[in-house]
Amino acid sequence: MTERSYHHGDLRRALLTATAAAIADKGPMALSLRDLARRAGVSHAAPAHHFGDKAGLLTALAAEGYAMLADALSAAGGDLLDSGVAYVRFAIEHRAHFEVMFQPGLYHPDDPGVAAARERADRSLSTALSTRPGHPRDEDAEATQLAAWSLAHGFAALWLSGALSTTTEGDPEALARRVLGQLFQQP
Amino acid sequence: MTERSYHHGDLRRALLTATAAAIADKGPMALSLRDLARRAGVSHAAPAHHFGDKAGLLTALAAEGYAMLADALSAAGGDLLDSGVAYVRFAIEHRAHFEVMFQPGLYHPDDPGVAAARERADRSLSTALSTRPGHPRDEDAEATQLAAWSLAHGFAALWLSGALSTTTEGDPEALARRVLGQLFQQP
DNA sequence: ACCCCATCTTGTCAATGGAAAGATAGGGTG
DNA sequence: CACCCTATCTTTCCATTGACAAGATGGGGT
Repeated sequence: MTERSYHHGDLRRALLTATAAAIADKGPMALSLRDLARRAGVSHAAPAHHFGDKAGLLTALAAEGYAMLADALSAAGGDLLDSGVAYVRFAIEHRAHFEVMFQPGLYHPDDPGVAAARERADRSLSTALSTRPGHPRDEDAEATQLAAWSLAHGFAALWLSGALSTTTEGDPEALARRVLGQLFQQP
Repeated sequence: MTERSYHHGDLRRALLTATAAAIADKGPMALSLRDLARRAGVSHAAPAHHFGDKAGLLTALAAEGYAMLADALSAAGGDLLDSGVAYVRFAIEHRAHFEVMFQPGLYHPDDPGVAAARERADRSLSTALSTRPGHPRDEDAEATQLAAWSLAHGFAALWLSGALSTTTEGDPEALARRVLGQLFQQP
């Protein structure tokens, strides 16, 4: 499929994949549409047709990310701790998607596509968070759920930022399970 | 001091302040050195003298951020919950600093200045986290401290990303205290 | 009075994002 | 089977940007 024809075949998908790789490598700041086009073997204006502009490309990436996160949370089953670990695993495995998703300034957050995907992910997340935690003071269910989300999100963000790499060394997923267990499983 | 002399007087500070404002407004992506220079009333090459390049400017901003965070944590006193709230307050009040600090890809993380400032902030943070929490299963002190940090960091990140704005409305600090209390104060 | 050096300016270049207008081809319709 | 139609991609062009080089300015110390 590395044909040199006029039509690429699946430029949209190729660009999304290349974008994720580039962002995971150099960060969103160094992203260059022209460089993506070069690597895909198309002209520098080809991406514009599929995504409009740079923000449009990142919008599509964010939408894809929300869809994948929704799937990952659904697949995690009903256990809250497993869902939290799945959240962290998603952030690490799909670092570029995760980082873009939570920087709405990078894309068009009101785009219908990304909004729909986000709502689906929110529902999956809400379902996971609704599973009764051990037995904390759940007189404040909203705060409990926000805390669980914040804990998983914060661990993922700190890990991705490299802030934890000084002390920790091993498997992030095992560490995540230990850390999330501090809140998710009360004795 | 709005003199029109050859020398600005305090270009470095003016640029840092303008940078923080610009990032808080439009995000790091839309940051333009030439625009900053225009607003400061200097030539487009003036910033280069003080910061080298764009990454250098953000390095200085990150260093300033770490210094301010260290001060904020120190000023919070010995209470863990208060420290957590101070962490969140810092993130919200100095959004641009916070966002840059935890995106090492934006600056020169190995710069001596920022490294020193980060170490000082790490010490302040470590001190705050060392205060015994209520009475959780602290057989795993490392996990407990990481959980506390992750919780505060995650709440701040989610708030800044706008992910919480759909459900919540009121004062972020009060909400933060409620959420952080889920882990920090065990009954 | 003089020089030194931090600070700032002017001029230049390659790269980028984006817009406009045209080329190409593959598929459906008559 | 010829034709058109539309999605896809290219070419051309422009303003903006980051970075660099070389020069101008002037304050402070000797």
